[in-house]
Amino acid sequence: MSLDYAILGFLNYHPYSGYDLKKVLDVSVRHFWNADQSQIYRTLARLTDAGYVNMEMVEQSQRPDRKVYHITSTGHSALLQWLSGPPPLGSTHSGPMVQVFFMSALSDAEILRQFEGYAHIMRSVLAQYDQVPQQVENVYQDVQSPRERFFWLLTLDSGLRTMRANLEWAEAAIKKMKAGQIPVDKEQK
Amino acid sequence: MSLDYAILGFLNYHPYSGYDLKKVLDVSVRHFWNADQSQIYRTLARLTDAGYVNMEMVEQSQRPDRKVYHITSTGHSALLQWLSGPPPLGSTHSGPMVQVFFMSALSDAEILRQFEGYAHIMRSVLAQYDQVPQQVENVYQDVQSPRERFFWLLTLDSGLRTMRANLEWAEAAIKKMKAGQIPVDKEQK
DNA sequence: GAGACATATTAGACTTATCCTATATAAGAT
DNA sequence: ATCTTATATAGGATAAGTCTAATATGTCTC
Repeated sequence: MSLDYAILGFLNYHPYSGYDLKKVLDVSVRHFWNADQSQIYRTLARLTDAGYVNMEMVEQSQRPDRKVYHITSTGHSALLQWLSGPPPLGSTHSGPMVQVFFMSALSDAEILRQFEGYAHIMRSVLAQYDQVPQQVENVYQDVQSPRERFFWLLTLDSGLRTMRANLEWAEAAIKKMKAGQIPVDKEQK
Repeated sequence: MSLDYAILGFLNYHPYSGYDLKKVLDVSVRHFWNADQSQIYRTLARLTDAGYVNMEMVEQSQRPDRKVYHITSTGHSALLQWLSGPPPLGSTHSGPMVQVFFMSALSDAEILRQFEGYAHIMRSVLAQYDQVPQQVENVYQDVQSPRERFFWLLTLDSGLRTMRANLEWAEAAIKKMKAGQIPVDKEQK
């Protein structure tokens, strides 16, 4: 459901086509929302039915025609109401944590290898965060007002802090493991 | 897809019915996986079709009959393979971050109120984490081997660290806002 | 001039998840 | 007596997300 409002949010900045939205979403909010291209088109159709957006056909001679979507005043109100409402917490689903929870079934060596893999992924994600600001400078020029920028930076900061906490967690776990602190069950060979 | 392995993981500890699994999941892994009851039954049916679990009918005179599920050797291998494979990162979806990203459309007062709401929720989640260990002591006695416990505690530690990082983020944001650091756009009234 | 790549939209099949509800039984409370 | 809670399973409807690929055109490179 938040995809509806992510799209409304962008259309509130500027009119976009489905194709534009995919690019803009990928560049700006990828760190907390990944949008499937075909889901974007379906959502646009739904938002049109709901009267939250209007479609404008823009003919192009050299390329396929674009369908550019504009937010309506109904859509604008709906966005504001959602923004000031409770956070959409939804359902918690962390696949990696499921893996960790049942990891006792693996050998100590395999477990250590898994955690080093985790730490490696987390470090590379942290490295990617450094590049996001520049990418936005180049591609995503409609959300550049200082006020909008402030909140975009807040989401980036949240991602950074969370990922740093995750990495510290993985490193602390590895340290414990290397100190031989994984308990061994009796039936374990 | 991780629900499949969460269920396999528990059946690897002990045979359970769908009803048991719902309770066990709610008590132990709720902080990173919330399972819909009817989804559990559907998943058990799917796992049975796949040959990963077997169903055993247990007749009861006073109550409806139980269908107790046992993991098969095929299921056991599948679990081990999944556990030693790459972390199921899946798709990133954070509704709250969508809210923050587009929050510039609200007034400064509403924004501050939203963030204080966030911080409040985060504090109460942190308080709930303290109660989880006791609940597990009481209800969830099959996952009590020291080795299994070690990994259960690791998932708890991850949740704690993440939530603490989130709270620090919200508090830092509130501080900035109170210091009048939210930029104001020209067209803003 | 062949092939790769970028632009631009959309459909179809499939999987997964969520919500609500129905069914049945019995214990315990008010 | 009735209401709630607990035990136990499951179906229908809807929503949401994923994967794949079809359609159409222009540019750029080798």
